[in-house]
Amino acid sequence: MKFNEQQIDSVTELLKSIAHPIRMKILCFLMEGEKNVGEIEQQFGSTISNISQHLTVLRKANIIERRKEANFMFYSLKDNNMFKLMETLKNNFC
Amino acid sequence: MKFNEQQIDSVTELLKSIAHPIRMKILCFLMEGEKNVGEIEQQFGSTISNISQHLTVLRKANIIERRKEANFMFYSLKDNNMFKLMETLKNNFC
DNA sequence: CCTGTATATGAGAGGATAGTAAAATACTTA
DNA sequence: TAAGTATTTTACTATCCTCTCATATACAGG
Repeated sequence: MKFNEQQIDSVTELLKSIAHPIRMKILCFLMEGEKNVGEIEQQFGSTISNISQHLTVLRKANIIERRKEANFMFYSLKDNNMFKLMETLKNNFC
Repeated sequence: MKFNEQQIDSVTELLKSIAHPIRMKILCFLMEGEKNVGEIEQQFGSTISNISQHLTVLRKANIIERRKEANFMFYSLKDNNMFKLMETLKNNFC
């Protein structure tokens, strides 16, 4: 398995951004489809502010994207790579 | 994709333990087979002490194991789940 | 036993990350 | 345009991570 220096860095950045329980739960939840911040917050116990910050981490890592509608922000997974990764994690480490 | 609370925790712990450039490189290197600490150190620029600490992280996460021979420690991957994960990362995020 | 080699461990500094609370922004509706 | 709702940003503190350096352990050969 060969990764060049730059691939190592981008993959570890990606892993760091999902290696947090709240962010992992958010990703699982978003697999059901687009959700707004309020819906995400209600799923888990944390504050809106905290959720928003975790969403920013995921967005900066290019994993999710958002769409504005009125004064709601709808977040969704950017592509289905994350689905495949989750599947591998589930099949091999759970 | 359903993960229960405990699976979320164990998966994020796993991800945290591999989400570091040096540890990722070590894992790639170990895919070639068993290596001792000196061999690992020579591959990358870091100190033996630092490498040893990263190996401890990976070992505590149950990803690698070690075997003593004289005053060398030989490290190896514990199973091939990690290989599958790396493959998924490579195919989908590189 | 003493010396050298291989590895591990511990302490401490510095930087990164996470959570909370308060303030700011953007939009909607009365 | 004032007030309310949804979300983001900022500021701050506490905690965790990583690296370096020094010391410790374990083993081998002379």
